[in-house]
Amino acid sequence: MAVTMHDVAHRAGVSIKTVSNVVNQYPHVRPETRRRVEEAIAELGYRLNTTARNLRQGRTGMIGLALPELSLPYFAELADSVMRAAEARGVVVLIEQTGAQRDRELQALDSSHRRLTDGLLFSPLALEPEETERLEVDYPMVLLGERMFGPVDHVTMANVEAARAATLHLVERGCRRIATIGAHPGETMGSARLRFDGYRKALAEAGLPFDPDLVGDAGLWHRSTGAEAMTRLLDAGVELDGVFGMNDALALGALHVLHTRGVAVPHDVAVMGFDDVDDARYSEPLLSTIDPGREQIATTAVDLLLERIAGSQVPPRRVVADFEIVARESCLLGRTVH
Amino acid sequence: MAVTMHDVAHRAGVSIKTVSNVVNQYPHVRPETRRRVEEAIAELGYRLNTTARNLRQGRTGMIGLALPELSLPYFAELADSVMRAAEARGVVVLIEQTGAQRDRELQALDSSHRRLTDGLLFSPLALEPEETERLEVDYPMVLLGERMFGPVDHVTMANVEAARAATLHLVERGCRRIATIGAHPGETMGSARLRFDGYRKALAEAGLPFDPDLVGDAGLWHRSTGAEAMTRLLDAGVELDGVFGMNDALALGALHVLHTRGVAVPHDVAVMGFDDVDDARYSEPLLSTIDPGREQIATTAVDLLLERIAGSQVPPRRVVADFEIVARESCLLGRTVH
DNA sequence: GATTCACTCTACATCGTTGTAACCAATGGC
DNA sequence: GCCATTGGTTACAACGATGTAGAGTGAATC
Repeated sequence: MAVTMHDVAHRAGVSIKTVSNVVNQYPHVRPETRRRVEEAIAELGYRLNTTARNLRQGRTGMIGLALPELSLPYFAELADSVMRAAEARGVVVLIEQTGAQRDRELQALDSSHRRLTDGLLFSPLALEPEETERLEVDYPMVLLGERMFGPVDHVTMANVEAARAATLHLVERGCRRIATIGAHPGETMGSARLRFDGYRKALAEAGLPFDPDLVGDAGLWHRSTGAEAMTRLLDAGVELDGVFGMNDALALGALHVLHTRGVAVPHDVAVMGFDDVDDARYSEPLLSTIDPGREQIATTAVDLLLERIAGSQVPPRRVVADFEIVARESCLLGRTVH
Repeated sequence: MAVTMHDVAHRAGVSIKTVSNVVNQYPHVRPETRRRVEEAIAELGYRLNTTARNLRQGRTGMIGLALPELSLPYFAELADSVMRAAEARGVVVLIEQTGAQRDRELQALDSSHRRLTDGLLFSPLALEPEETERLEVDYPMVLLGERMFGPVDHVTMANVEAARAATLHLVERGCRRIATIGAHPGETMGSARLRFDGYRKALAEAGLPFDPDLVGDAGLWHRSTGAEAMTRLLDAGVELDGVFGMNDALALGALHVLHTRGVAVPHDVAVMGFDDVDDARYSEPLLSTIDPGREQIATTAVDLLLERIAGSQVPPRRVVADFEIVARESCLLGRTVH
């Protein structure tokens, strides 16, 4: 049926192991032999059987990526970056969706997929921070996000710092009454809490008072919830000249409402988002935001995981990605110039 | 290192093949033996080595899904559906992004991943319809979408019919001057052309004249391009009372502009989208749209592929998914009631 | 001229599973 | 009471690759 190394070896008049050596770039093969083998490979259209190699080598060459949902833009783009990073390192990514449900997150930690992958990149969203013992698994794992921490490698965004920088960016642009959208009251960890902390830190540093009226709650971080929160703020008649959306979807929703209400952005109100998703490049006006270093998070996570797979026994590491302010139209110097 | 069938067999005092029989639900095993084996499995924490099984059985248990980009909502949701359908059938999905680039689409047809999967679900977006011979591959494949057709199984949406239905839906709601957004002038196949055909068909059936001024071109089907096209139509001063967006992103962009310009939806202008992406459930007003049967497309495609993998030699099949009109706020009976 | 060494290649066992053939009991039909 | 059948199990050989050990070369070293 399919062409095997055996067929190639026969054709080239060498042993099967020599074919293997050629395929695996083993240096001590005579050029003439190599040529013959390569010819045979080409003539027969031979392709290496990865399954057999994996069995022999005891690895699968695949890593798992368990995330809440591909339909959330941040995760879709994260998956994109992870796949690219993995490809560059010669491994393949197996994506699993957990739907941000606790049982499915637990299941991902223990599914049959785990025998199919050499390790797991895990981005929990429903698991409780108290359940860290669930993360003590017997295979290599790297944790993503800020939902929880455990005795494993972990790659996170600089949530507090980046939120602080985003808020200060608005301050520098002349904003004095800065609202934030996306707060989760009562949360002790998680992105919402951390970004909120960064927001307050910036206000404190800038000597601006914190006003609870300027905080818009939003459980889900959707465009629609962002729009609703913005509407509530405007309807409440709160005076404001800046908005920090805790992610781009929220900020885009807010942008939409401001536009609708005839509030000029950035002239009357400047807006910052967080995540730098693709949509932020297509809004009107273009959304200023924080690039949380998704690319770096992806490559770092893949690298850490591959080190573990290779057998590294160093203590769990924690890496915080670099972030960058992406200044676009929605926070140009609207307020300070006049 | 890892527990193998051999260890289990030793522990249970049976042969390795008997363990295999138990694991594979072979019926002729004495209950007592089965119990002993299952105990040993539990005690040792044995997990089947999928790689070895796959090698032995000559299959990988995985199917590939090559699509343009996960960050396009339709494809993210398609991937979601495909993964669910595959899981229900005991196979795993390996996603590959082609970035809608011709060379990467060709590469996907021939990449090393192909040796890792038993078959491929392929959704091309850049390959030219003339290049159908590229689709003559030596592994099972099912084509998705309307970009091109070839000598392989194919699952598509009812583009023409559904676009016609969407347009007629607007007609029934009282619209007489219906614009469409997303046209690709000069295209001979592809969704844009087919949906445009459906639009014209509906107009003809309703006895409404076709007016080129009501056609908004949009190369990329993004929110932003939808907004731009809508803006152009309004700026041109074209009279209109309905808009058919060729996908939801375009329609949402149009909705945004209408809202901004103070045009009441659906009172002054009714709007229909196409795709029924998640966002359509969160817009203001809620977007009416076409559910193109994504779920059905996914399950059908997986089933067809699995049949081919199982060895089916029947001639290439073509399946057109059922669609449904999802009537939401943006096309309520705004125009006919007054 | 014998010894060492690097190079080139081969034979064989092995990774963990499943298919095949064959074995031994127990059952049933005639 | 014998033969055929079925049930329950096992030994062994695959699947297609790679690691190991070792056998031939020929050149360099002493």
